[in-house]
Amino acid sequence: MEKTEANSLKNKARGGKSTYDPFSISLKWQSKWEEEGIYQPDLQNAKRPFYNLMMFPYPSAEGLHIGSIFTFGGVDVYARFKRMQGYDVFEPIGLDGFGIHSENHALKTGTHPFEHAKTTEENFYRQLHSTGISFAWKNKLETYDPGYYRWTQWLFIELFKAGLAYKKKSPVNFCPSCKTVLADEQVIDGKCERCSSIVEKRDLEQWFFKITDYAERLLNNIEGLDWSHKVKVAQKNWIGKKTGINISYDVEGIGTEVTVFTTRPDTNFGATFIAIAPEHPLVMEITTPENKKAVKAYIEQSAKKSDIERTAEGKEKSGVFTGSYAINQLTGYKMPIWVSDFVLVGFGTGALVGVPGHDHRDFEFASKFGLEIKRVVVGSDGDTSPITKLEQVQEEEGKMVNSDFLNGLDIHDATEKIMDYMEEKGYGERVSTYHLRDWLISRQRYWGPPIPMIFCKECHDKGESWFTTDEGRKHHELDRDDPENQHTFGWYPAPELPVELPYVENYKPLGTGKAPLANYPDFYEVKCPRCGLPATRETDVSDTFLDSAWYFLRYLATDSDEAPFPSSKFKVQSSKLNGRECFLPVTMYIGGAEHSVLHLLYARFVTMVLKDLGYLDFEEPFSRFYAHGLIIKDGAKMSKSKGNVINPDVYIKKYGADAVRCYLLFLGPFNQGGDFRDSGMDGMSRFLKRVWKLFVDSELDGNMTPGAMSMMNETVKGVTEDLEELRYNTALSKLMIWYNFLVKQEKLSREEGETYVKLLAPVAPHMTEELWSIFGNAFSVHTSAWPTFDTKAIVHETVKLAVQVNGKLRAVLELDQVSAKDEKKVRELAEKEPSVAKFLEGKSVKKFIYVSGKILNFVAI
RNA sequence: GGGCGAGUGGCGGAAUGGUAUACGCGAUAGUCUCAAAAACUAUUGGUCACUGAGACCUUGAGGGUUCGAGUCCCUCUUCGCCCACCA
Repeated sequence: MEKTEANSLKNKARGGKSTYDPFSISLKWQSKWEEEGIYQPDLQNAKRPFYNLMMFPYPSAEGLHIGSIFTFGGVDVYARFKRMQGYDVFEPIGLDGFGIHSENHALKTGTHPFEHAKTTEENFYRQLHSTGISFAWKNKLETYDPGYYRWTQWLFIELFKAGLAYKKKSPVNFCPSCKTVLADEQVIDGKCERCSSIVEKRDLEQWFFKITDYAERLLNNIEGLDWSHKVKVAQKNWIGKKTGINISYDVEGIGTEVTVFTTRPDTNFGATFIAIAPEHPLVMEITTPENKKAVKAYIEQSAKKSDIERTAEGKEKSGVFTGSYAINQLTGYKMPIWVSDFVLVGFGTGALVGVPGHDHRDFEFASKFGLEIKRVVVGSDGDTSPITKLEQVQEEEGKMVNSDFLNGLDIHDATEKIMDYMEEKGYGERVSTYHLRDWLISRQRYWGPPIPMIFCKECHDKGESWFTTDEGRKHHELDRDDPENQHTFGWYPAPELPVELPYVENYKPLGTGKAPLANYPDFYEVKCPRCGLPATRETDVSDTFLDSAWYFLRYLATDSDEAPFPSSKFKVQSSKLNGRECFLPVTMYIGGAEHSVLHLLYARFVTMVLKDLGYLDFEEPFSRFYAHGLIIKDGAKMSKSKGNVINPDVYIKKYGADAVRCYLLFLGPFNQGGDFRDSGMDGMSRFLKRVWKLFVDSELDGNMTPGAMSMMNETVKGVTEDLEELRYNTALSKLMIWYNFLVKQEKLSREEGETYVKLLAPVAPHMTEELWSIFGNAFSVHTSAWPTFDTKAIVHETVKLAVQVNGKLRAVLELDQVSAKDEKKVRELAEKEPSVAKFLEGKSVKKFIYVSGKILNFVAI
């Protein structure tokens, strides 16, 4: 207190106009911005729409941490920059409040999720306001608001009607701690991504979305997206397209065949066994009576194991013989069929053909169970001996041997040839297989939108469903006899939305495979919308990733309950939304790379579906996606368990939001983040104070020299280009360089002052707004026009030329512009330089290189 | 095991194939002060020389292309992230 007063007295004594008090400045302008609504674009009549979107966060009771300020700050700089460039920038914010994360927190603190949500919401928005981000506050949304999730449910029903949602019993990932099933994408290393418990396999009936129908399109579109490279690669890998061939082998004496998938049919002359997954539907059928007992025991045993156990240390193979053999058409070899849990039911056909000579896993399996190992490839090491050691297993390259008509061919040529041959003979057909699984959407939890479906036992038994109603038939023709379609029997969409999540006392997860709502008959007892007989509601809720898969559409229609989002398909009903679709698709999307696979893939899928249903006229939701970096502390991710979470409130209070924001962005490149340290914050705070002082004390009545003019144009150019590419750290350094120049000038011009403040405005919005007003300009700097630059004005009176001898710097010549263009003169001057002459002495110049205005090099021997 | 990315001062980092270490932090010295803080000024990659001018070395290691390489190519190495019994 005393200090501040003393400082301000001193400033006054020096004749300063006013002290820099970031705190009061921030409050003053934040309320003014909101009053004037300058960040609220006219959604309907925007001329140059620019949708600048950040991933909305899921709230936690602790509120924002410093990393959020970094992210939000970086996103906001871009929004402010684009706004000043004349775009109608729409930058909304909301809360991804539904989901296991929030529910677990509520459980832990013993607060009901309804109350928990209310308090975190208040805290979150209050904190966000203090950061001064240019949000369109009027368009905020929360995923747990019935006004929001009625449309999430609408979306579910649209997918159901399009035949893209189905309920099916299958082995699914189950987290014993969260007591719910999880999508494939939410299992990391065999563990739950939320709580790190080891995930179990359970056979449960669940709702799925047929995202695999879109695998090819999701993959093909990636190439054309303006996205961070690593995110594109991650998506490609996750979709995991592999081309190969499905080969069917007759099972001897059973009258059926077993189909395997392989990408290496070239090695098929060396195939000596078949392995099928324990969950494979054919297992019991092909098992001979004397082996049934052992096979059954093995299946039961592996069903109990989690994926992580199945793939655990040493990768010791296990398996059991079925007693049957499959005939290899190429060799006539009788391949024993084994059941083994290293074969995954979800990949390929759930069965593989073993070539132990040329696949590491097959080798391990064959050696363990004494199966034959044949060599059919010789690698570049020239080894032709029998394969007895793992090191001899040649997978990568080589030439074919012991393979009849393939002999001598390179393995890649052999692959093509044998595939042609097998297709011709009818042994198999080329196929593509994907790593991507259908999206498991059900969650046996409480805190989510109830899945809006009703099941009628009566209709089910009669083979009726929504698809056999008049309306249903129009939508999607289903073949009732196809066993694949029988899972839809008895199901109807809820006739009224929203299906509200009821407030219940006991919301704890049950762990029985049923959701908490299954204990509340008031909720689930309904009448069948078709036949009127007693029916039951679905009691599972949907995955929280469904909430976030379409939120960017909703921001544009938060003031409407007539339609989920603006679309020409809804135009008749809701006129006030008309035209708002011009903001779509999202112009710029910024978020964490950790969502590369989950959220971004789901959002793309949902958008494609909505396009196919005629609601949208584009199929990729995010034109540009930029992955920001992370702020870490002492080299480690910030987390509560490590106790290294930095609370931004303290710093904002001490230094002001502008300084905190600038400091974080100056730390390093925006796509890399950086390590948080206290010390640098002082430096940034100092810089802002210096800038403040420079302009507050200046009369701004000077005239600019050509040098000053050049400096200004150069800075405008540099900062403009840097901001365009989100290079905030270098943009700030360019502003510091210009400051260092300006502070040495006798007098500053008005243009210099205004230009400087404008360039700084996106990163330090409060301070620049105050300076703008002190300059006597009309509100607001943030809606003023971004400065332009003239490349021609960037001129330097003199040119510094580096003089090299044999590529080594020996002197620097400073010449005027005209002389520098004269190569002959430049060469003469350079040769006269003593330090150059010294190195040229006694040598002859073989070559002379002159890059105009930059460098000259004598090549002398 | 596979994929992606990155190694530059004491630290964070900057460099369209053309003067490496911009900008900031830190450090040292000075000005102001009774003193301190703040602020301001100067210096700050290394080694040798240091009376002076200077010389040599330096972007993880080693090769290559080039008049010229932090930047392009190859080999190796370390670290980070993502995915993994994927047939």
